[in-house]
Amino acid sequence: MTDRFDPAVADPAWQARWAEANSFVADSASPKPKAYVLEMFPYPSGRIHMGHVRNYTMGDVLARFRRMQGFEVLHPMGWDAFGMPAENAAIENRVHPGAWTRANIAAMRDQLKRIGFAIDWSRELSTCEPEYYGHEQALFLDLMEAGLVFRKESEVNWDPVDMTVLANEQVIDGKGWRSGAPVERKQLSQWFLKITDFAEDLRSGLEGLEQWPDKVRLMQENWIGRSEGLEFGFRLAGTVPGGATDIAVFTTRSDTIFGASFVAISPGHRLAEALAAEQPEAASFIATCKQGGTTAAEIETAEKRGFDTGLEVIHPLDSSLKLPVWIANFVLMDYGTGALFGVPAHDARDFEFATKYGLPIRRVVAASAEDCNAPVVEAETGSGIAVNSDFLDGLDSATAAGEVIKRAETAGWGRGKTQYRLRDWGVSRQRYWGTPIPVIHCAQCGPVGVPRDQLPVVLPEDVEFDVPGNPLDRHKAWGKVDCPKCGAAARRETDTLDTFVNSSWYFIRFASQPRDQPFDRAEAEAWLPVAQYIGGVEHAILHLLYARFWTRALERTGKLSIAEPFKGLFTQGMVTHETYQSMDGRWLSPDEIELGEGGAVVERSTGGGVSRGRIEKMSKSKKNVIDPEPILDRYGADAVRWFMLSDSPPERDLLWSIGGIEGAARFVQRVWRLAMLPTGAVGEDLPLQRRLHRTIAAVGEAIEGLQFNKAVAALYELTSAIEKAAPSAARDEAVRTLLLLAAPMVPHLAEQAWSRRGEPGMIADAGWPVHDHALLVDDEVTIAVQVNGKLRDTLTAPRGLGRDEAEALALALPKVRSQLGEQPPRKVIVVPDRLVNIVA
RNA sequence: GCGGACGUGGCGGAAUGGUAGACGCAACCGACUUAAAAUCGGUUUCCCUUGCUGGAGUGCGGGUUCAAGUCCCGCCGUCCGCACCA
Repeated sequence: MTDRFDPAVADPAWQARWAEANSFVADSASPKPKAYVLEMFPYPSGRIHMGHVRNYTMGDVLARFRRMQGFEVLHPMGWDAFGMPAENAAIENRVHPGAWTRANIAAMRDQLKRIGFAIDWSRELSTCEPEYYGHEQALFLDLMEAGLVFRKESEVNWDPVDMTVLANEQVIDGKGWRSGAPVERKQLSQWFLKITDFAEDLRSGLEGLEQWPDKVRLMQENWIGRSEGLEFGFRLAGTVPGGATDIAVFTTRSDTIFGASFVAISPGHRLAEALAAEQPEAASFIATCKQGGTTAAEIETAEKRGFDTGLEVIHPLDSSLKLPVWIANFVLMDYGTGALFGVPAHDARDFEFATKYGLPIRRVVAASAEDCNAPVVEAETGSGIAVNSDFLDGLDSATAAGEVIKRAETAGWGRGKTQYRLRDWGVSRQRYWGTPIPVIHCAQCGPVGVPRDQLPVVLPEDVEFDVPGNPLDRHKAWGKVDCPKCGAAARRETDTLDTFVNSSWYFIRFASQPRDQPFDRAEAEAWLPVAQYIGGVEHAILHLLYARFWTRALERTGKLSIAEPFKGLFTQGMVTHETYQSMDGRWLSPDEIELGEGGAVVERSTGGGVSRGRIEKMSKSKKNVIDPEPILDRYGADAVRWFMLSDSPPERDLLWSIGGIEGAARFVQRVWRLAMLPTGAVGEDLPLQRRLHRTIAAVGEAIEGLQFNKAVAALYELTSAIEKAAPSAARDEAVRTLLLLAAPMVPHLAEQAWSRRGEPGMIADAGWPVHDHALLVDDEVTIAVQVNGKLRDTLTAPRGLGRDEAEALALALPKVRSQLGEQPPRKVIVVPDRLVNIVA
């Protein structure tokens, strides 16, 4: 019987050995250079999926590689354990969210352990435990004291049946995703974090993040959305309701100021509200504006509508010019000043609006001065030459814009301003399963922070989910407290924090977890920033921006001083699978289909025809999910890990296939057979040694660049070369080194083989092999010979052959001679050791 | 609408401007075997009946260069992000 590697035995055995030896426990006091490798921690949904496996395998390879290179590695794991699914489960299954979450964590921890990740489990944390969120409450109070927390009325999507706030993604066709009830807009007083204080710093800091994907940096830059322009007030003609004297506007196109033909204010603007109080028509117009949905599709198709207030403003550069003031549904309240001046000729929205309501359309930008009277048939939004614009005429758009700002500042009616698209971060959630906001509301003193010696504010366990809404609101005892300031009867804040707050600092808590404070500054700074962070691109904006903000906020509070939390970022692709649908349109899982006669796919139970759909991300709705657990049972951890790293570049999607996993399992056995070859032969094998050292260099470089698919290919090549080699001392050495190179990817196999070969210690503790430069190159090279750039032949020559010799050898080749005929070559290009190109 | 990425065999994908298709999957042929599994060897970009003095070939059309998958210009297609941001 042939000796085979048996993962069912080896995997648990080595996992136990690593745990006993505390192999992956990170020592903060170690004198070794430190490397913090982190993957985005999972939400404990109940089961590990292939996306997790791929994500954590990549991080694990890097962590093990760094360890072998001599780094002290921090590679932790935890649970992003607050969130709505737990509450939904509570509602549906009558289980407590905590019980549900903790059971899920236990199951998923076991699953992760089966894959053999080199994780420091001693630092495991779960955001739903008071030991974590209590410290988060302390940090929240720090931010409050630093002036980074404020309370504001804001409009939310309100589900009147479930009595809860919905995120935009939970509003489908204007209805609550769960209740199906039409969503209302409601004003709620909510807690906000002042992320806009850091808008410029968050933007300019992106430039230093050289180890981040350009795509993510760009996405964040666009999200922050910096624009330069002019802010000024239009003076109102006459008296107006509310007593306002002017309307502030912001524009990035101050060069078009002479093209203004109306001023539009948002339905939420103070002046609009003041008007509504006096004019029923204005009030009803504003009410209809608020009805529409907030989804992207609805906004795009929404018709521009306006209401003429009858008010007028005076143009700042021409007092004889009066512009009508409209309330318009397309003006956003929370960008700029909530008001704008409309230039129909040079803005698509203003054009649509002006066309509809018969407002003047005046050209003030043209391709040249002669085109000043060309008709405007559609909005011309590009830049050009200012026309019909008094003192601006003839200037290019950029110069004209600057000139207007200069005059405004000199005359004192406006100023240059930098505007950001970024909004402050609303962190209030009307949910139970989250971090309680540590605030007490007192009728006398207003909102007061919970005294620190009363932290953590622990979530009450005795809550009911049988009625919609936030159970904290209904919990009588929990909400009743005395005001810490004046002692009067007061009530607790019942909103909880957005779960993105939990994930904004967990990487700091991993680095340092004292009992009495969120983290120890010196210890945290010893590990941070995270050297390599790995996760899905879906977090490119929110999570990564919030964490960058939180780091800066901590610096503001004096608790921590690091510039950026994540030095290197890598966004990995998804795991995909083919989809299948029966003829009547039911999605079928891969288990429900089989290959019928003639290679057609049929449904196993009925024999009915099946259409193969697109390759898509694994999802329950499409039923194209492959559960990792049975795959692990069948093939073992190493085959799964190897397949996750093979084939596709890690930033791209990986197509799951049964052939792929079988190929990976085959490779594991191939390496095992090599490792079991008899050793002790003598003799050199220079070509194999060269191959070996080239592979050492290639694999190291590939892992360093997170190009795992290339590392895999290089190891395949080395494996084939060793299989073909005759016994020799060099072959023994090559096998030994192969195990070291493969160890980060297939650690159980590597340990088992290492031990069977009588090597001392564990391979997890071995050093990474070093390549010998002298062995990276061959003595002989193959030189390509081209005629007119087309390959005609090759020649083998000693390395370092001179240009003249190479040219002579190439010209002597029969194929070259026949190509050239009698003509002498016009020119010969020689690239030493690579190529000769003869130009005829 | 704005911004970005990508397009190479049957499939996933390799290729510092210098021999396109490494490596894997799949398929086919063969060896071993009573047989199967496992394993090993070989073939596989396309076209011409065949080719180690055949031709074409990296989405399409141009260009730069001795030389282009790679650089530049213009199209086409696919995917992703943002989206009434003044």
